[in-house]
Amino acid sequence: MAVTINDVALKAGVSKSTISCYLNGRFESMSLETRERIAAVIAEMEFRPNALARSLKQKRTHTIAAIVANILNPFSTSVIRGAEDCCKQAGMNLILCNADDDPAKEKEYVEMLLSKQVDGLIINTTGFNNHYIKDVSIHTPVVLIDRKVPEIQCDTVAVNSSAGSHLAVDHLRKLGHQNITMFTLPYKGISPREERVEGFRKALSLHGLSFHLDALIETEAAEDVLVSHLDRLMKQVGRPSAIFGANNLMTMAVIKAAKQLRLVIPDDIAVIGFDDWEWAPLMEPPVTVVAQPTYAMGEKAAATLLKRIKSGRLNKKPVLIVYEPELVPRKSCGEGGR
Amino acid sequence: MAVTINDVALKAGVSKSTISCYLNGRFESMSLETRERIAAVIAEMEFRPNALARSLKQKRTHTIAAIVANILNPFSTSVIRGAEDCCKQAGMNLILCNADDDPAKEKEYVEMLLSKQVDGLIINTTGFNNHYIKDVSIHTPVVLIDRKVPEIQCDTVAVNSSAGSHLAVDHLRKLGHQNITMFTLPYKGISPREERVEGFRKALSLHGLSFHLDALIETEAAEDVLVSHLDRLMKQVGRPSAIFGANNLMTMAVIKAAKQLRLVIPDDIAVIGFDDWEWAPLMEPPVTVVAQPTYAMGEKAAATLLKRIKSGRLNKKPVLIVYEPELVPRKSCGEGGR
DNA sequence: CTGAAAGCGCTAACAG
DNA sequence: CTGTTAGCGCTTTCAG
Repeated sequence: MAVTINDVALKAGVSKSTISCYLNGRFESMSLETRERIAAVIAEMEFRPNALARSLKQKRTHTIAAIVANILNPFSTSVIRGAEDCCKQAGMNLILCNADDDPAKEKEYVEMLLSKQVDGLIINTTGFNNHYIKDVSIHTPVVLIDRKVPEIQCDTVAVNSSAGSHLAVDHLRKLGHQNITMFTLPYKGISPREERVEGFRKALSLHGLSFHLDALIETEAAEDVLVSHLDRLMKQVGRPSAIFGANNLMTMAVIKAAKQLRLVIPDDIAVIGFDDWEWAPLMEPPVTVVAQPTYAMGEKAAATLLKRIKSGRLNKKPVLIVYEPELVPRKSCGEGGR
Repeated sequence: MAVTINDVALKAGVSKSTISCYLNGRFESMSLETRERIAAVIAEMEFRPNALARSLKQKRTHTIAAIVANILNPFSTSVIRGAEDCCKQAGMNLILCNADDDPAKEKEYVEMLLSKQVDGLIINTTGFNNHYIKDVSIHTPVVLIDRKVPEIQCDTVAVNSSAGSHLAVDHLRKLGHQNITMFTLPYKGISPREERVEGFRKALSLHGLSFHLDALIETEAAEDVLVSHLDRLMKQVGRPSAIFGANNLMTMAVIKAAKQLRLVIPDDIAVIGFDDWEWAPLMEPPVTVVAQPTYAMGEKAAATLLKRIKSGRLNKKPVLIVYEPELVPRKSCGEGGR
């Protein structure tokens, strides 16, 4: 049996409440002698207060949770690092869960975390629990990150995805590319993907380029599937000279497929990606990308959530924080000249 | 105020205990009619049982936690995926924490998780809380992953690191490399690193190669530091023809440094790494590595922990599970011929 | 400055 | 088949 506040009180020769005061830093009404004795007993008995009991009574857990859509995505881990640093600084605990791109898992995790009474939730949603999360956000502080869901009235941290697509297309055009194909994961209902696609369409049009049938390929990011798409594309007469990967997983998969087809980047085909990641500069050629400030976004999401929790004003109008993406030119679009 | 079991009981016209039975699946002693009525009321009121109260009483949380040393390391995320799948299948919850390579953070997280009464812990330890974790493991099921700590008597899932080093050296020798330098992070007190270094030393000796002063560089994995190390090494008369990176972070950093110095891999210098990662094949040249079965290790760690929890036999002799690493030859050691 | 008592939401005997 | 009761370990008035 674990040692409880009772055991400590007994051994220290005081009452439970005195121990409780001690635990909660209310030393004013306590002799220094008592205080020191309690400290000694706690250390000696290795007493660790039961957070379940404490939280049950206090109705706060001092814990927030972040649910990421896919922990294998470097985007997620970087966001997490930012959120973590913010929580630590604020004396809050952060626990992490991975939805693994599975809406059912996402929902289960939200359920579990709520039943554990977390004080708030940062969700990088899969995008398929909107109605449910909307319900949740009415009673519990929620901050959405990366993916906006208009029907959910809650604080959101996102990136200007449309601007990112413009950045990519502008860059490609500057380097002389006329025929650009964008590869995206299924984008319906997932705001950043939709905005990236829409931004791409608009950017093409601004540059007088047509958004023809093969300008957008919606596909899973599996290597074999991409190989066949790319192969087909490259055999056409009006074949693309550049590929735009809508996120880092897709970009990596495109590069894998290109290698498999023995296409040389950027000579045979240029590649630009949305999302930066640590080893993008290590690839050969280093991959040109449109980067998002992931760490800052994570930090901001946590800060926003903590503020919301502290204020207790769940019904106050939600804020939308939008970060601007940035072009990171490297070598994969033929930047050095051909 | 959240809805409680009392509210549900009242509305359903039964007692708390009946609701409790319902929640815990004890339907035997309950009319079908009652059962359905309760279900309806719960759905209607959106009742979500308070896990704090439940766990406080039951003394089990049905939750285990995994603390990884560094979530930015692909090794960690892959291990997590394995652990997750295992937990899900067993109906247990998994929560994640990131020690961020900081022993103080690691300790804080363990403290927090214990106070939250998690049923068990998977720890990829930073290696600097041994005494503390040993204490913890006496009362709480703990499984160590990746890093063994002999003084802690608990289940451990690791890889045969020494064999991995042999694999690397053998491969390099087969390709004609005579002068190999290993780059490692500070390895004292971190078992896999120590074993990799020791295995490397032994392998060199087996091949009649000397373990001279510059055969092992112990350093942080920061690009600028590596640049200066590598630069110095390459200017020597007996300069290395191959570099062995002791983990993936180090290998990536070595490659970064090599690029910066405009060294061509493998012509100027071959590179082999310990740890595989998803985009290793995407680099140019694709990086040859010694891979560990990370997903399987995560799965095994979780399974072992759950078994230990179920058995309740904390004092039963700990098991040590060792996986064998595997050589994944690609192109960074001059595999195709020079 | 310290202690007694009530109760957070739930479970688990045990009666009925 | 259902209800009563006594806690789980802690916090929090409110007396003394």
